[in-house]
Amino acid sequence: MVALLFLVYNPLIISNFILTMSSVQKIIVAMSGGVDSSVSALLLKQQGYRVEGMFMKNWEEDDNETYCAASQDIQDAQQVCDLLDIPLHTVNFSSEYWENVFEHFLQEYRAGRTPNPDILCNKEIKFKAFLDYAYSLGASHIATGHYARIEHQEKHVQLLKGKDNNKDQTYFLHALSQTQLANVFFPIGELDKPIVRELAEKHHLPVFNKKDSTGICFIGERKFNDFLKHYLSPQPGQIETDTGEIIGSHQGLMYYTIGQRKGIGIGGTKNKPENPWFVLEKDIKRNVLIVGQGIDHPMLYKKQLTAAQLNWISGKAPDETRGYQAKIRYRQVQEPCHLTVDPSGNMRVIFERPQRAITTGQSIVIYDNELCLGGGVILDAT
RNA sequence: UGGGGCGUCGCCAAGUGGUAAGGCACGGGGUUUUGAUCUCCGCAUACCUAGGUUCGAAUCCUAGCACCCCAG
Repeated sequence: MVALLFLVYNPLIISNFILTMSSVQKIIVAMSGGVDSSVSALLLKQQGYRVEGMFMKNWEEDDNETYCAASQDIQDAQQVCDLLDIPLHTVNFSSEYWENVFEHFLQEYRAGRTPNPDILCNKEIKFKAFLDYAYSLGASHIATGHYARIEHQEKHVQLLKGKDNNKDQTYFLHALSQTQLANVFFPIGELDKPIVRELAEKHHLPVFNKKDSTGICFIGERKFNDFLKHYLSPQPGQIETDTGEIIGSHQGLMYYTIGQRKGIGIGGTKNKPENPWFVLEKDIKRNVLIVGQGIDHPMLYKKQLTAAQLNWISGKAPDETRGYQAKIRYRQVQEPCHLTVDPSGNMRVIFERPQRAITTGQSIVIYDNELCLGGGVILDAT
């Protein structure tokens, strides 16, 4: 009773209360149950926003108890939200994920390419289905635990690498548009991962020490070959060396990607060096896997590539007269390159140095130092 | 059938009397919001089989079995 009176007669609290209920922006944080999104929610909360959490379940478990990590994750997210005193919503975008991400993923594997589903997932789910849903719940912004930064210019936004260069995730975000990024917060983009963990620990978030999640987003770690086999039927064929010798057989080209070592199964061979074998090419027409010895096999190195399905975050292609840097896979250092966009809408990228294992279906992402400009899907390399 | 050779981990392969290198493959861990790459750890009480010589044999001897080559 006393407390109530105090509340009623304290003008400061009343004004805060009114502010909270009306003018303060509502932000919905995509919460996975991991440290990064948890700390993102924490930081926004500390900054005084109205924060709500959203746990997405976008994959219906296909296996019994083996991969029931999702239930642990939602428990973790709930605990964090309770601690932060924010509501946690859940939503299921499984059908959207299946139609807009997973079917494409399978189609790419059928075509003998190596897709990157998480890039599509960001484009179609996190920054589309989820974004729209958040708007419909009255949010002005969404936030995620990505290591990336957004810089607002007069009329548009720029995507910058996360300050922690080791964790930068702009590679996965390069396919987003201006409208998708306009109302997004990346609260931990200015932080190094160790700091994020420290913050989590300091604020007693139970997930402070939780292992970083890996594997396909929303699906998680799998024995990849077994996973693929659930959806695609493998076509066994022969393995040939770079000189055309038949040296073994494979269970299906979809199990291999350029530059891969594991799973070829070729042991010591008479009159050959002791080097391990790597996938050099996939001959889709003949269903033949081409392999060669040595991690630095010359056939593995290509200096240029073409890419399609381009996206430029700014909305227009970069100035071709100058140099940039590019990554052809996540966790690679940026490599100096030049690019041209031809009339058909494809991009040709020429690297200063030959790149190892340029892989069709993977994405090339173009950077101007800290700035992520966009990119496309690799069609071929020469 | 004569003559010669060879038989060591799934594969390649060191070791020629002193108590089983290494590589590849494979398995597991680490790194990692794709797939890969990378990295670390594990991986023959046992050397075709059976006898024998010796303090001691994968290494020498004998017999057998298997495979390879040259003759025919």
